Amino acid sequence: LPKPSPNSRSTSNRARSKADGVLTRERIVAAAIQEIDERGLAAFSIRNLAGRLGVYPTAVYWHIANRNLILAEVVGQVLGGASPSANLDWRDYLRQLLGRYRSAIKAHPNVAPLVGAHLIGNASIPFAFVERLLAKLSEAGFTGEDLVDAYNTVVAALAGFITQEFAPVPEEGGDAWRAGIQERLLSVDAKACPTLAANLPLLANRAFILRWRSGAEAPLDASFERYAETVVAGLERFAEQVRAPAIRR
Amino acid sequence: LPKPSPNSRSTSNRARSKADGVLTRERIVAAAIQEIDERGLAAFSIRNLAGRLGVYPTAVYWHIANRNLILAEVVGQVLGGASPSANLDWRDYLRQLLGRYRSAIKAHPNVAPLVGAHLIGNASIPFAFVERLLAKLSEAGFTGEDLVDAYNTVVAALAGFITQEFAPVPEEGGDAWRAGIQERLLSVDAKACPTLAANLPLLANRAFILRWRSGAEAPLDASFERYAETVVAGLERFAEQVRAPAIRR
DNA sequence: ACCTGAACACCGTTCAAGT
DNA sequence: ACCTGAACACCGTTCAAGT
Repeated sequence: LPKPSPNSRSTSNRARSKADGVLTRERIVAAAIQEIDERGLAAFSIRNLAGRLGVYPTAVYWHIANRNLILAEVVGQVLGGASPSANLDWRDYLRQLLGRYRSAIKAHPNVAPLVGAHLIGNASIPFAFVERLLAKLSEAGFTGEDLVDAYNTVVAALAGFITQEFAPVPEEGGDAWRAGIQERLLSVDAKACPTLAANLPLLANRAFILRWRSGAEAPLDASFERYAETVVAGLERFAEQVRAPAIRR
Repeated sequence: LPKPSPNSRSTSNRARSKADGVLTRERIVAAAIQEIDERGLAAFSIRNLAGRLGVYPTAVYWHIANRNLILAEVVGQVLGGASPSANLDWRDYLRQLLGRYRSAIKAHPNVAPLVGAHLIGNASIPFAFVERLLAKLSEAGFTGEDLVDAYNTVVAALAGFITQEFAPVPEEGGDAWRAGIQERLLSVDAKACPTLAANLPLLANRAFILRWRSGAEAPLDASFERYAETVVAGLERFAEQVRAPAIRR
């Protein structure tokens, strides 16, 4: 065997698995998830991926067309099993769906920026997921345009919290960087920002924009629960209006 | 004058503006917004940016530390004036805030992936924005932990819809790509996906996951309105609970 | 069919040098 | 103080060549 690849890390020269040493689309995606988990999305490259797989970078292109497609498969894989079972009240279904989406990303926080930020490329449409959500919203009473709006609201809500909660810290995010944010936060002008100043201990590192740790290190469990309940309650109100269309606010 | 830069586009050799030909942080950020508007986020590079400014790429680094900081300034600039005036009922304040955020991104849709996907780097904390939102939520009756949760819910909601609505189409997104999505969508199995099949004309290109155009081309105005009302209604419900803590669901 | 290997046209960033 | 210019260590992807 020649050297595995010019880009393979010299410290860990794992040979390509010999049992069935074939490169497949599945093995490529699995390795991509590992690579992103361990080294982050910013450092993910075809060349590093090939190094991990013990092949030349260009070998990957025989199995999958480009980098974006790999990332689309990665998010598909990570979120794959997140659709809850169908025999639930629609409210509980939404609660479970939101929670399971979050759990899936919590297990692979570095893929969070991929959720919702891009129209997934040529990856296949997740028909089962879409159908079940639509069916549940139909059970709630939504039809026609209302069904479209309710569906879009739920999908938007699925991404809203977790993409921010698990958003990666900037690469320069050392202790100095964290200390800088904390310092600026503590130096808030209590005259100009009385509400912020009064609640600073509660908000620091626990509120979006005002934190210096990602959800991977400091999860926002309580806020997420409230977020999910808010979405469900809002849709409940929407469903009531839909079912009693005579009463307009 | 020597040639402006090895990377300047030869077709449009705009000289560096001569009136006051100094390179400043502000001019760099402004040029970055133009560059992203015209060519997209994927094509944005320091080298192209320098070409537009008529300087060598490395000149940029004297004014701003790195690429991520430029992007942080870009999103700060784009969302800068989005905070509504303070003399509004908290519900109307939230409606306006959501709408103005969306309008800001609609004017610069290519920056959408930057909203929420990353913890903004060393860019300064938008104290005025945070304070006003917190003050409005205090008016609604939220205090302590509830205030934190309500705040996080609103900030999550701010990003949820628009990052998806304006998510960029994949780079390979030619007519063939669009036709492929439509074909797969139309070939849906009506047995396995009855709800989807029954509502296909309503959902096609108007529902997340099931569309082939970004919100920049095909905005989802009606769904966004419903989304905003859902968030406000959910928070109203939350506020009622907070004000009458004896009554638990 | 599947992978190697060279090559192309790019990147962000550092650092010494100019003025 | 502010910019040039060379250089370093990377990228994704194409394409011919091997087996």
